[in-house]
Amino acid sequence: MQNSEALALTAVLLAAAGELTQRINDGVLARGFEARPAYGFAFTRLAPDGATVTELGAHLGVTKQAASQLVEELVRKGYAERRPHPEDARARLIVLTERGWECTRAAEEAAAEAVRSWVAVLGEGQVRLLRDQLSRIAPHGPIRPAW
Amino acid sequence: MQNSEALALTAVLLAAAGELTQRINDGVLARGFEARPAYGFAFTRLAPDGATVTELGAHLGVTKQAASQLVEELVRKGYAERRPHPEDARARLIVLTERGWECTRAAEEAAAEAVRSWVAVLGEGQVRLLRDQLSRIAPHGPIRPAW
DNA sequence: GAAAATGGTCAAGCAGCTTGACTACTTGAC
DNA sequence: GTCAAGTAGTCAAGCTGCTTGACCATTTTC
Repeated sequence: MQNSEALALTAVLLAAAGELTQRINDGVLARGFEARPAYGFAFTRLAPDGATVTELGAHLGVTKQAASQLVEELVRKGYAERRPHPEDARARLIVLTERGWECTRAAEEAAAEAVRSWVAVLGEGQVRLLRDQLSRIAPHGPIRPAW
Repeated sequence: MQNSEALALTAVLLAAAGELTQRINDGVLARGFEARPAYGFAFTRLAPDGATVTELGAHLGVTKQAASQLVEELVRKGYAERRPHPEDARARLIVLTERGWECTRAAEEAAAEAVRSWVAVLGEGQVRLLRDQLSRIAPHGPIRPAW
């Protein structure tokens, strides 16, 4: 594979990721939630059993201070709440509120809607293959903005 | 495809795009260029015959003011230069300098290097397929940060 | 128990974008 | 030709989301 092709791959990858992200965010906004893309990735970490601020920061690849600011924002908008941590009095467990869960479901719906247009072009099997291939090469590190 | 799978696709897509972008940037830095990811996407627009500030802004999906600041940065670092536009005295044609071309080639090499690790996992054919599939669904609009 | 490490927050600073205002030039109507 | 409207580019100020640095409360380590 030529060098220029590798750069082209990067470009389409970024373009696809960027478009998908934006369409999901638009869909979430259209469903009446005040959100930005980072929320979604925070939600996926908070969803199962909650997380501490530091854990959230690690998941998003930002400092704990930045994560703390994000949490403050989520709390202010009613998507999450701080609870005392059951095992560590220094820490707080950040969990989703009911509205936070609603917003998460809205994001999933919006994502499904956006992906549907890809299915229309490539077919379901190819999209599934795409996801499987990407999951094999995607890093397991933090989710970060692409630049 | 379930809603949650669609969100998972978005996550791996972003993770892959983000990692690739960062590895390319690291590779470019390692080759002795002072750069950030946005440069690469600016270069691809400037490369063939140059472009105006406004055109560059449209390509990157930012305002012409932001594009103007980026150009100022590229000029200051020696990657590009402003020339009078041959057909419009209001405009300036921004073209790459020799060092700008070198940086572009460095980015291509770094990209090829990063993609090579994917080829090692998926095989060349699958990576090529990946690129082809993505290019069919990637928007033809501006290249923007994923969030 | 004391020292070091860790979780969280406050505060200040910074990078990269935005909007608004302006000048220089071009385009189009008459 | 002339003049109004539109466009290219820049300057300036402001905003957002991150960073680094400092600090307190609590936990861990020895």
